[in-house]
Amino acid sequence: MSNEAPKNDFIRQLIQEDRKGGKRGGRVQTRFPPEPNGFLHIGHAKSICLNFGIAKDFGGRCFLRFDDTNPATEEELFIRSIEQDVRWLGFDWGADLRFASDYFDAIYEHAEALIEAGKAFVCDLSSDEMRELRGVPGQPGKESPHRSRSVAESLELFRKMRAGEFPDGSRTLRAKIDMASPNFNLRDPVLYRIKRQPHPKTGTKWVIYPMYDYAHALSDAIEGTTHSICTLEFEDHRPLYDWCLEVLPIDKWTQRSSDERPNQYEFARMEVTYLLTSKRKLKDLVETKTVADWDDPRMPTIAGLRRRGVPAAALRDFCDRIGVAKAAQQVEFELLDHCIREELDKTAPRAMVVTKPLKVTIETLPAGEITALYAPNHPSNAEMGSRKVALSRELYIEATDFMLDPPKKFFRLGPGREVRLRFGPIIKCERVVTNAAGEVVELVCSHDAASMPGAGGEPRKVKGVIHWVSAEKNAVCEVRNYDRLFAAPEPSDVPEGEDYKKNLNPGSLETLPTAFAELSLAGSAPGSTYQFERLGYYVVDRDSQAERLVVNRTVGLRDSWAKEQSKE
RNA sequence: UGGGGGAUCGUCUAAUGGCAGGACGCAAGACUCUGACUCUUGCUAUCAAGGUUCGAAUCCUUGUCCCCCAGCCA
Repeated sequence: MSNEAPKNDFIRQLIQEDRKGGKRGGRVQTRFPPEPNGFLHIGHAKSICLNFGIAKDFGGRCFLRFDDTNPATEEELFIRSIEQDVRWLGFDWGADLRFASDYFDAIYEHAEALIEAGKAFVCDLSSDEMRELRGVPGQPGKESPHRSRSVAESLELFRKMRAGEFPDGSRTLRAKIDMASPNFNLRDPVLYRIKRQPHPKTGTKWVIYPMYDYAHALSDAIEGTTHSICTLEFEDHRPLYDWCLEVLPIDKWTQRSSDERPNQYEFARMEVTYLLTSKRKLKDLVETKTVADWDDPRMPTIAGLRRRGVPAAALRDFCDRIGVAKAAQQVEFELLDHCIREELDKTAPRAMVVTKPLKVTIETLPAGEITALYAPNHPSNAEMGSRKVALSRELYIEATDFMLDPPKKFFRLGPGREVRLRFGPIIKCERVVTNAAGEVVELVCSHDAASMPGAGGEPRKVKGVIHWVSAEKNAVCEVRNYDRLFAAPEPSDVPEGEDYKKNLNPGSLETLPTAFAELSLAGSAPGSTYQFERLGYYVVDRDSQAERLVVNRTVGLRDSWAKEQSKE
């Protein structure tokens, strides 16, 4: 991550060219402009890394600006979560936190100026009528009957709109551009609408709110944005963006020359297989209680990924690796998993946890005696230290590490078979105890004293090594094994008229309420990540109690045995 | 049948007229007190057809396919 070649995507190349040409004195300023109407998801992470990354690379600034122009869907809760998520991802906007609503006064004044310049008019058409006149592809639209209204009349009506004299939706302010344009965004687009809706920041001060295209171009210019980076679907909006900057007296307002105006650039949004990135559907999952909340570990939200234990560094690495281009991106989730494993392999201390316990009694070990075994916290990084794990006569192993009738390639325990206890001795399965139903409930084993670490015996190799936890010294633990929320690579892809929830993976959460963790894990702080040996990477959940650990599986270890089995 | 974009291994991405490279994935093997990690080897690509050129993924022409746009959402 740190020793990689410098990024050189097409946007950075364009910025380089700007700088080479001396444009804006080389100044680079970007912004990340979320609408606070939901939680940020993995797709936003790409945009955050791009915008903040560019500012960093070119010694510029990146603003966090909330695009809060539609109070009908926006909430304070989302503002707070977005700030938290951007910060957690590792980016700092310093003093450059803004809201489009900070500029509402300026935006309003510019609208009056636009009317006075004869470039905007108040329109009395309903949205249905407006749609009717807008026309269809290939056909020019028709001009609104109010388009020729006098400047004075439009100005008076606009002021009355602001004063709250008209009902919601009854009038709009529209730009006067070109109803015959093949680009629908230029067919006299709406600039302001009437909406009696308390706003999270401005309260009830306004009953009219500016539309995105108009407010966004103005906000960028006011802040001094140089490179306004957005996704591909706004490509068609660029002419309107440029029109606003050209026609509005914004250069005078900012006291900057026209060379300083921002330019918009578009890149392809990212999609990841098996993940959903539609805000509408994510909201639906939360509202229908399909998942616990926005930060459910199965959610592709940044909050969900965080709670699942995904390190911010892994997410940043992922965003770096997928690159930035204009062709549609459908990234395989395996790349995300790879980035997570790579980061966690380096940073997560190892521990032993038995998630599906099978009791083992080592009859050659005396009852009541505990042997402390040395266990390094990381197999290749001694700086991470070590801890002691308790070996006792009775212990638990993973039920899946025993088979009554194992195939040849099964390197684990079976009747009469030998296996090494990780960091401990080699044991041999002498007898199998079954219950009335014929189920295996306990194994009675012997141990090879010479194979005990430090015993100085002849080094002996066995093929299998399994993890285990003492039945006497352990911490009870609830394990939540999360899997992908959707079973289909494209969750939204359902036959016409069917619900995308048909693609839900019924096994996306497996809760194991009575797992046993080695005692060293007791009292681990929420957010701590571990590799549970031979199982996967886990994070301590905030639901953890002092006497009851709760852990979430971040991602499993690669499992070539499982792969081998699935071939048959 | 309007406008705006885009097509390079299965996926993502490099190349900026000069050896189509990397990553993920997959396969085989080595190593191993994690069937992990690591390592080795291998796999598969320039949308098509013409043209320009000593030389084309790159330039030109024609075509094909895919995505976005008709909110008082962003």
